[in-house]
Amino acid sequence: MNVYERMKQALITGKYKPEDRLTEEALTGEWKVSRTPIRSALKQLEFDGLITPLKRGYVVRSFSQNDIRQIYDVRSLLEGYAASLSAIHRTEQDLSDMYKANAEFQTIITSQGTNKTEHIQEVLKKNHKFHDAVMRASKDPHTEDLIRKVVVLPLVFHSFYWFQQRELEQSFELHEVIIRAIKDQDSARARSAMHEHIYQGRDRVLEQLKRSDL
Amino acid sequence: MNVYERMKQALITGKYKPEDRLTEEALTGEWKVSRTPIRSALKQLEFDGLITPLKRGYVVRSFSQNDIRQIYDVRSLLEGYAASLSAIHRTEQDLSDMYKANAEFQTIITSQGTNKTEHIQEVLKKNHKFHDAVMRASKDPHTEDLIRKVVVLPLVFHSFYWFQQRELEQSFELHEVIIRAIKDQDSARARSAMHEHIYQGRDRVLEQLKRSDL
DNA sequence: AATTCTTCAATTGTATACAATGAAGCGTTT
DNA sequence: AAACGCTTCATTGTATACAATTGAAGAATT
Repeated sequence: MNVYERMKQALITGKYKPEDRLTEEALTGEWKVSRTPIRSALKQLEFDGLITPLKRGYVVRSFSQNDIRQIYDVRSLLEGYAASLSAIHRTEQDLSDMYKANAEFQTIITSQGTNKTEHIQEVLKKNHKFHDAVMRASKDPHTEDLIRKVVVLPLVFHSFYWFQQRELEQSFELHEVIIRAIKDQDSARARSAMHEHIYQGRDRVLEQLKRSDL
Repeated sequence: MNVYERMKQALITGKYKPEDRLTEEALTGEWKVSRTPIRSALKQLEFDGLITPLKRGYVVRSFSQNDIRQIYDVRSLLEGYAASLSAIHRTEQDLSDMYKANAEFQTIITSQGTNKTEHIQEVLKKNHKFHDAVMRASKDPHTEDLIRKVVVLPLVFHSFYWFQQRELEQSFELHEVIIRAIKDQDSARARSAMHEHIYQGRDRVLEQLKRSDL
């Protein structure tokens, strides 16, 4: 893993917390590389929207409840759109990719891992794999690009960490609905199911946040 | 203007053409700065989607007809969405900003400038100002961000260069419809008018492209 | 003749020194 | 005591040298 990826992990796992200041100098010491790769990583993280530039250095970005709402809302719009395109353009290969990804998702959520954090990492990975397969079936790289940008941010909230078993199963079931609609080339249904799926995720995060803010 | 902005101009105006190779070394000579700022600029341009990275250096990105279609389509989705949000959240200040921007747009398109290229630059700027005002009224910085990304690319096609007077007037009129809908807090109408407006732009570019490809 | 290996040149990745910039603290003036 | 300007220090911007990597050309082997 290069510096960018490691710093991204640090941001996602919460090693760097909102409002923490990041200066090039300090980071060279921490990661044992020179300022050049640090600068490069910081710039990329800025693109990702994970850090905000100041006149001097950066801060780890903090997200309000409103931010989260808005991020999930556009994400729903975009992924719903992608799903509707996928219903039109999907190939047999795409379909089998989706099936496979969701089968793996099911395997993971039904197996209780030893370590919770590791288990969640796996769930996350398989979930991502499914969404990726849907996106790719759309054959629209530009939309994919935009979605990719909006998908990174929610990782910061560790949404899956708070999912109950029941909710993971709901996700699995909605994935199935989405696949079926795409298979049937039912654009409108694919879109709507995807919207629903993402809004469920949103509400879970929002709820959790409200609870921890009290 | 810094190196990034100047290089972006070079890409938009067509000084660098699709498939041209860009290497750091060569660019240092051209822009009379060291590799460090060049690298920074290239990275940013990559993010903008104006250039594509190779294993060695970059190429100026080329867009197929399909690309253009897809880019305008998501843009329509996103700007339509932003317009619908603006209809909900707009303040008096937002409205007067839109009015002002569109008044300026009208002034420009009715005045025949001396130099065509300069005139078009002005039209572009005022048009952009209007779209910006609409976006800002949405109060959704994340959507703004995504739109900004998708708005840069069409500049490469010099769409406005091909606009007839009649078509500029149509744009002005649709701007008015959009403003009115936002003023009336008619979300659905604002969204639909924005969709229509952007699709008109798309079709103009597509038509022009078809013509020049023959 | 085709294929693999070797070498070399071109290009990017990294480290680091120096320049420019901006922010904070200090002292002077009113 | 407040406001202004000056100095200093921390931090980023830029240039450049050196290391690592890749691609291409040519040589050697089958």
